Amino acid sequence: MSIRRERKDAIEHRKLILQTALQLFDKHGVQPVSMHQIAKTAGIGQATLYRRYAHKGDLCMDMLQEYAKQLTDEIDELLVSSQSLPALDRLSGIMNKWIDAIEEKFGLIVAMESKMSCEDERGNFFHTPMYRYFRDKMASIFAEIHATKEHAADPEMAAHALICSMSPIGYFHMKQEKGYSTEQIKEQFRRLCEQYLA
Amino acid sequence: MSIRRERKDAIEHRKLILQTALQLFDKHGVQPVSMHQIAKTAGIGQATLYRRYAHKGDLCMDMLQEYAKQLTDEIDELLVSSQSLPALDRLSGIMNKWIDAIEEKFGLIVAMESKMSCEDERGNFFHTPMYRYFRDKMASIFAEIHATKEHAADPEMAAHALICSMSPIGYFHMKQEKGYSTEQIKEQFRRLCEQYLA
DNA sequence: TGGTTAAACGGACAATTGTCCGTTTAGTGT
DNA sequence: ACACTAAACGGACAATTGTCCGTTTAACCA
Repeated sequence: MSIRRERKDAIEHRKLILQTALQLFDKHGVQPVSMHQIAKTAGIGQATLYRRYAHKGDLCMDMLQEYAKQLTDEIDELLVSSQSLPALDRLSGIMNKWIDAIEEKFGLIVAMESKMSCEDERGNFFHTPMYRYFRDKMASIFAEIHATKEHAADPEMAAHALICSMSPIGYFHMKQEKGYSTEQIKEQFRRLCEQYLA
Repeated sequence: MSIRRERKDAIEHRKLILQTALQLFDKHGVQPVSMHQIAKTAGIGQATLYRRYAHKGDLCMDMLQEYAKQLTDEIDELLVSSQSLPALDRLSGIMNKWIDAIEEKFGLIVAMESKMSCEDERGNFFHTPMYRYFRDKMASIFAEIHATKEHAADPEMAAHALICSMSPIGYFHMKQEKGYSTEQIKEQFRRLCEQYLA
């Protein structure tokens, strides 16, 4: 007896759900669209939707996966082409990509973060492959520098702190309050890194 | 005709709500307690509760206010008594107080942050007096140092980034993943600051 | 003290989220 | 081909969140 693979109808439903959700989100924004509405529009039962996605945040996360793949690929390329540049430039390159991403996918990211039940230990951003990817890449850059230092913070800790400081809500808050353009905020983060690495 | 002040019964209800919520939260934790349950237990209508607090996050925030006042007072004292110490020690002192606070009030803070509807521009942590207090104090310490530097990041930006990096969920994630004790994580943050200030 | 009025009240009513359970169906082995 | 079974299905149900609106009441002023 072999392992049952995912049923054909299940695969189709998965695609149908993502496609329907995408259309509704594009039309009305993320927050106003309810799970009931998504199920109704897709013509499936609500339980079918919930069986696949525990909540809207979970659905958003899946929608972001595809984008995340594209993003990490771009960063991989960038890191190859800039491998001979100083650490600061490489770090700043990664962060700029991240900033572009939150500018583009703000609604999805915020919905994901806010709906992810925080009691459920495995359900937040810090357990996504994307977080891990970013942290690893940034930590390895920090490690190059920190190795030469006494009393330096753990590279993963430094990377973690930097990632946290670029979470969407805080990012937009600062941008609005100080009236920074996207380019100005990128420059600010670059300077922060510069101080970190100095 | 003078300005109507808050009605006597309204003041009593406010106190009753906070007291009831505190008891229920102590007994069952923050998340499992519903707004309906709070209203029922307090013996008031649900609308009365919602008129005062838009959602559970709002209620948590009010419950944190008192604690926040105490916290900022402690920090003010600390800053006076340590005013002749180096910037690093003062900064680190503030952060340690903050870390103690999130260790103690984790449930309330997370409930507040996650329930604060992110669409509502004025409803997140970054609009609280506490955030502003922390950012101002830390920024003024950064300003002492940054003044002597070329190309330094905006002090408020640096303070903001540091505050973000100490948000409760990220804090506990890192603590658990790396298996740090509270003291070890404080030391890590101290080293991060050291690099910032160096 | 008594009338006026704005504010507070709370039960009942939506809307949304999340779950149960009896039914259907696609895959597997004979 | 056919029966069997595990998985998927979805409507109906429960719980929670959030709102409406007619009623009550405390503060103000004459």
